[in-house]
Amino acid sequence: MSTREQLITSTRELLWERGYVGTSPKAVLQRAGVGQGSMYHHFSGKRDLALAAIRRTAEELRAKAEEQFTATGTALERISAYLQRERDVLKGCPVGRLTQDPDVMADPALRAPVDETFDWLRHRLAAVLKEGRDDGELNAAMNPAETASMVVAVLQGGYVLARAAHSTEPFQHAVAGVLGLLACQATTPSQ
Amino acid sequence: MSTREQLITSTRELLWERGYVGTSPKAVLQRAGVGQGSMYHHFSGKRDLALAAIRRTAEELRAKAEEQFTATGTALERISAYLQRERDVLKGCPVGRLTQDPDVMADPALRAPVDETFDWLRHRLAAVLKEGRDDGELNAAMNPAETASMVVAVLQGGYVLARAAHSTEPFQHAVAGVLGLLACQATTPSQ
DNA sequence: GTCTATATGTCGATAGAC
DNA sequence: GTCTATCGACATATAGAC
Repeated sequence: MSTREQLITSTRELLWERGYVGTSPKAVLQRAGVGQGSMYHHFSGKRDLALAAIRRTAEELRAKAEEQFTATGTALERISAYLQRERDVLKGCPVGRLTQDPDVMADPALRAPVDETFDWLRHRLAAVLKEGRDDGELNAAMNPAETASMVVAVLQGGYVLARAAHSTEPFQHAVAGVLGLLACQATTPSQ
Repeated sequence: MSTREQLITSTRELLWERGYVGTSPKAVLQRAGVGQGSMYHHFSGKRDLALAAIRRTAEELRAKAEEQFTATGTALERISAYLQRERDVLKGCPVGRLTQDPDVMADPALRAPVDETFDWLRHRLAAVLKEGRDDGELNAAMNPAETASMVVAVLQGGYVLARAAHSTEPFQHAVAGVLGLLACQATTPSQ
């Protein structure tokens, strides 16, 4: 991996673990195993490096989610697969985490990838839900946009509860809870 | 307000806005309008002051939630009132926010009030849901513990989405979405 | 391109005057 | 109790050698 890529990788890890405010250039350099000069050669500074890291993380998250959404199966099956896919629950969401960083939220360029990721996620999930509704799989009264926002919120909130408890249980419960309610929206029994 | 109380108040505000890592003693003192000596007289340091602030914030959150849970009305009405009560959505949850702070999560004493708050919230909501189920108001198949975790997760995740979008809309959608699904659990039509 | 040396400010805490 | 002075360490960036 090139020095530039190594710097981006280390920054992504540290942003996930400690956030923007809690991540120093020094810590990035130590983890990447390069000197200070390399960083200021490839990037103009901490902000510029974080921008590259955040964009990369957002791209990857979207690509991974799209895999679940375009898989085979009913709308409910795909959403269930998305919610239940393997996740590092106690580490939380590398994108959602950034919303708690005041310096990231205050900077339009740093916030943009975060905003776009959740906007995309909500619309993508709403499309899957609408598909299910139009196919007669889901209750006609179900509101796709609202339900999609709720599904994304359950994931993000599930991470919060899991971290607070130092346990994945609340996350699993929240996911099971939403899947239970969604199953009631199925016009044909899911079993 | 006493100097000690003023310090706790300023710390609570800054922890909410900037988190533990992003809050310096200097910033607390400036906001409180006191000198450095006052802080180290009343508290042993940043951690000790944060501990007092976090405990106070957790207490207040529980007291405010309990108001909604013990109000009059059906289980669904009380949960709906809790979800739709006035909130500073874009500021997020002052307790949930702390779960993204690595130094808070790594310190058992600082994490305890956060853990206890969400644990209490989930159990308290589960009790209200169970009550509604046992009274025949809600579907007998509804799992109170899972549904309670889901409701808390929707709130916490709603904050994340709202902050990412710089708009309360995703939060409102998520709440509307969960209320829509919960209404389907009512054994008698809610209208 | 990558390194080390250096600069300037802030962090978190201590010392001691009043 | 509250203040200012001071401390060693670290944050972020620049300079300049190789």
